[in-house]
Amino acid sequence: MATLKDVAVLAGVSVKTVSNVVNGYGFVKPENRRRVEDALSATGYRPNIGARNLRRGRTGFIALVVPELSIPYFGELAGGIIAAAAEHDWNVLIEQTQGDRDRERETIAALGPHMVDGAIISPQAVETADVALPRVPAVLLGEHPLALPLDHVGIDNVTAAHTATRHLIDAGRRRIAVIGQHPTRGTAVQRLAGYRQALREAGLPEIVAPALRYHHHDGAEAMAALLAEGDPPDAVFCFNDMLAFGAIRAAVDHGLSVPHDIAVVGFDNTEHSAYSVPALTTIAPDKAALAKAAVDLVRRRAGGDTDLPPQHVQIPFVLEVRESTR
Amino acid sequence: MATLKDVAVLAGVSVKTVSNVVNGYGFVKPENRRRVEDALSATGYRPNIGARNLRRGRTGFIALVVPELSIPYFGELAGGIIAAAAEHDWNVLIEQTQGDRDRERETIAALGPHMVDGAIISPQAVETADVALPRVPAVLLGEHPLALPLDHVGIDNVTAAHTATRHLIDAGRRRIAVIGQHPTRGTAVQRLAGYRQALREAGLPEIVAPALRYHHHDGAEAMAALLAEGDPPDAVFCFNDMLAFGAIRAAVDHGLSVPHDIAVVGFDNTEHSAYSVPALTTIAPDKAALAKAAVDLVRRRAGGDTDLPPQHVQIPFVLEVRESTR
DNA sequence: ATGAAAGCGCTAACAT
DNA sequence: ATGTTAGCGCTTTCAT
Repeated sequence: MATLKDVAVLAGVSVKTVSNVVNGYGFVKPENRRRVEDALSATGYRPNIGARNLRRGRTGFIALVVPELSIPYFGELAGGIIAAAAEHDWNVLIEQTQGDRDRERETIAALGPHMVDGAIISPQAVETADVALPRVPAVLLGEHPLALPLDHVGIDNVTAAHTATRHLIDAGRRRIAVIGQHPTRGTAVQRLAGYRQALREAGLPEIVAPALRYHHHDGAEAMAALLAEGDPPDAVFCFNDMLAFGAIRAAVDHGLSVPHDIAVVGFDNTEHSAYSVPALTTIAPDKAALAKAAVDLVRRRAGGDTDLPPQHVQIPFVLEVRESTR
Repeated sequence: MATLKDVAVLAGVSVKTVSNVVNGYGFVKPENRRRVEDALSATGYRPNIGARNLRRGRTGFIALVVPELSIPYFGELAGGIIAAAAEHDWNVLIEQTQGDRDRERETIAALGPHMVDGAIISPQAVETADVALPRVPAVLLGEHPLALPLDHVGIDNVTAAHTATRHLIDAGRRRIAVIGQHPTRGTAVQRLAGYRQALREAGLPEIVAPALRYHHHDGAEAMAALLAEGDPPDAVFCFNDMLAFGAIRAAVDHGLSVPHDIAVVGFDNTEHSAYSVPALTTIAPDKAALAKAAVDLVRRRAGGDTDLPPQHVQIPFVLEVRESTR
């Protein structure tokens, strides 16, 4: 690989001049510019980004900490963040934690300024006691129990859950269960609150099924448990789409028809939800806006805007009404 | 951030000694080792990976070139590759091409030794004429029309497609369509060949529906077109799971029951296929093995093993038989 | 076993 | 407008 120096020698100028041309700095005598450009293409020069960043004291990377990319929601999220970061010449380093508390803690603790310029973290299991303030600017995604003065991007989970539950009430459902209750998971706590509020307003009973993880399997299990009881629900609001798909699966296995016997609402609007059978009614956050807001915030912090108080950006959502509640 | 030099000063030794301790090199006098270790933890030293790699002439990164992470198959793949790479202290840089020919070409052309030590590429649309040999060790994933002397990891697509089709024949289906035919996409060409071979052996007619892209939408469209014809198929083999989900959707919309009226087989065994309604019969490649093989190959090449002839690693697969064909 | 010093490729003061 | 040079943090000869 040709270096800046090689190009300089070939062009018969100093490295500074080459650097100036490469970076578009200042003025370069047309004659020299031409010679440099010739040398540049003759050598096929590509700047060594690592060396540049070492010198500049930045890394050009941001970390994205998520449970796993194989979960469609996080795949979609990561895709959006990579695209948004690329617009600012940033690369994204993805760290998978499996939603495991220890791995989340270690991963966040390992985030350092010589590895990344900032981080976007989607915490699942860590609690405040676990983590110190990361040593790089960080923005937190979704609700979480971390009492850390960090920027945050998310949707209004209480309202979203209220909207979903209200939708089921308006559809005439009276025994509305929820799947996904979890003691510490921030989104779960908020969504449960929204659900409760809507039921209270309507004077309907709460039916709460917990889930430790949010995979298909957990949804199916929770639904099976609900149906095994004496007085089964006629609707269920699941805290993510995978729980919902699992719940639908279990309902069907139980001989029920969705939505006739039991209506189902999900959360996330993953791509699949529009094509499942039945198509899934779900809360649809504006994921592109979320990715953009998160990247913009780290950019701002990494740019040195450090005494701005912690920001809380709320991303809009809509309820996508589909077959599973019609 | 503390540097090696800071630690050296604090410990009262030279940077060399600290470096030796940090990297576990050679012998260090116990007394010195203790002092260095104390200084290390007192300063909370973390090596600057960028500087290390600059010096070592490596980057510590491999690129993963995929269409988009929001496609579940690629999300799962990326997750596996990141995990496999992490075992060797490698970070993965993900480049999304949207399966676009120009972007694939540019991305591959931009792959340079100062950015990444190697690359894993899942080509969708590029053709041989488009791309020169990447300047870093690269392994290609899946079938592709690139006549480049590069390592390759994939499954036996012809046999897999034959297996899928044969399964439908054995189930008594007689009008078996295929969705996903594409003139240049390597996997499509091979899967079509396997399908044709199986039909030929059974003396059954070919019903071939093309698809430009492989999303739900394309599967639904293709299925709708097949059903609009006079003599609809009683089974369809789709070249990936998303096409299959789209096809099922369209069949249901058309008032058909899967598998009673029409059986459906997919390809990839994405996580969702086990929970869809009906659960999808699909070709299940061993994705973990695929990720591991790909990472091992780049590692070997990046390690300097350059005169080994291009390797072709075949990953095992099985047919997961589920409700959509029962 | 450890220290001194060069240099990876680049940028940015500083000088001219 | 362009050249010279120090130095980002690290590893690695070369000495000792």
